[in-house]
Amino acid sequence: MNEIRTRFAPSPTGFMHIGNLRTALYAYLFAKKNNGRFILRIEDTDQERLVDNAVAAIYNTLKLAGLSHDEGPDTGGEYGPYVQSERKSIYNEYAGKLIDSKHAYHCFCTKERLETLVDSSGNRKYDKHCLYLDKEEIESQIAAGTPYVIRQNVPETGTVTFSDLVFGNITVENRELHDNVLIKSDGFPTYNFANVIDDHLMKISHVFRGMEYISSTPNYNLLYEAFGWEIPQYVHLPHIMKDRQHKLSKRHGDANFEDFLEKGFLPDAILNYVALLGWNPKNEIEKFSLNELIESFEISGISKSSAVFDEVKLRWLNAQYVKELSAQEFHLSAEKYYADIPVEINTILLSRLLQTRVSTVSDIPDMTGFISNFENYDISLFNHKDSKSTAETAKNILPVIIAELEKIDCWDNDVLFNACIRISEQSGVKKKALLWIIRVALTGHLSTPGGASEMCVLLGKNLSVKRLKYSLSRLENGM
RNA sequence: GGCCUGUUCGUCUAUCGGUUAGGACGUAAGAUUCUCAAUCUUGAAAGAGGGGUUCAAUUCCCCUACGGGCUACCA
Repeated sequence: MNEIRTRFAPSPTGFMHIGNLRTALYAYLFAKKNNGRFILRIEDTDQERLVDNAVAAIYNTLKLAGLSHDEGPDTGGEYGPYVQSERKSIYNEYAGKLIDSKHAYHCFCTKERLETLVDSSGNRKYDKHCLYLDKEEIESQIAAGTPYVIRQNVPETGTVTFSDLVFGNITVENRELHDNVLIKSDGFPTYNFANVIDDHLMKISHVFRGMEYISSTPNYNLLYEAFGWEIPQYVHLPHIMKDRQHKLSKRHGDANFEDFLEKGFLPDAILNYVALLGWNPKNEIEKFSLNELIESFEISGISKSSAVFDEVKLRWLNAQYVKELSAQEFHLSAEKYYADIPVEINTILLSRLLQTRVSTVSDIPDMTGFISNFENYDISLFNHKDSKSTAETAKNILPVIIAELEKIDCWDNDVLFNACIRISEQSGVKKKALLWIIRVALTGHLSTPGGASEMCVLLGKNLSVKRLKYSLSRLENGM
């Protein structure tokens, strides 16, 4: 069996889309699973759509995702160059061969003439007008400098059948196919030509790409046949959708890998989630490391239907990864959200409290708002059904709490918690209600990253007592 | 419009003719907890519709409906 070689062939037209990332992932997983090689090829043949830094974004994403390529523009390899714009002469050479064998031809038609070919439903199919030009005519046009393209000469009858590892056999009538442009008038090849040449020359065994290419695959097979080349295995992938109707797209925003990182998601979690969108591992495991994905990956697990991207589930998965971070790792990534936290707050402790409570680190500002934003909270928060707490009991018990806590010098969680229990027993106010009251009086928030005593420790004695007194005064004034 | 393709809980999916249609996220209820979260338990929740084939169809075939893709000198 020949070596397995897969490739990821993005065009540098912007940030790395999450669907592209998944295509890269599957190609990578398949190569690694089979001791093959994973190649990066940059498809920059559309000179008009190139975006600055897009190539850098591709490298960066691949690096962060841990998908390292064995061959590529930066790493080299024996089948380079790996950038299509540097392979122009190669494409022209092969286009020449196709012309010689009548599988392709020069076309001098103007845009205006092409537009006259539009049918009633708004489509147009090239009528092979230039296929019938005689040799002298072609040579004189070229000599005169008339712009031209090179088109594929598709047979007018018969059918093409190709086999796809995901979708099975697909057969199309040749007459449905178009005489695609192979070489544009600027001398660059189209994707429709370059991908065939490169995949063959780079000895790609399995072509992973989005299913939007299914329609044009018959054209590619015709090209492989014209050259007498072996046809690679095709693995067309279903799309990732924003919702049932819409593909996940740049227009909707947040569809880029880097955007998700910005939102606090961990690269491993994103990769794990995306791997499971459209592929199932034949077991019920949800969490996979990259190595585990390599172990489990099978093309037979890829589904045919498109999948809706569910950020809620991504958040859940991310939370699993966050919990597994070491305390130091979590603290390091949490720190950048601590800009507004006063220096007297122990952020190490804060991180410890936060780690099990956030799905992504970007949840932190919402959860720590009570630290710098306390006054004028809604005192109806003291009324809580489940804990049987009311503003009235709060007003009555708060003076006792303040007096007791002021006596404590060892400001430690266990000590404070025991003190709370004692107050509860002595006062007859239920433990749950008492803790609720303390926590609200301390934070002014419904939800906090810890219980009453933990909030005391976090805020420190001075601030805690100060806040309890402030809350009491508000209760006494009924506001 | 034509061609290609898809359709199981809200979402991601399992089932390769015979299952109480399974799991996960989310959701509901309960347990636990020092609030919230985490954790645990339990529940609700699905085969687009219609024809066939078959002793038996979610599963195979056909039609319809609905989605998606392609129909560029974009990829």
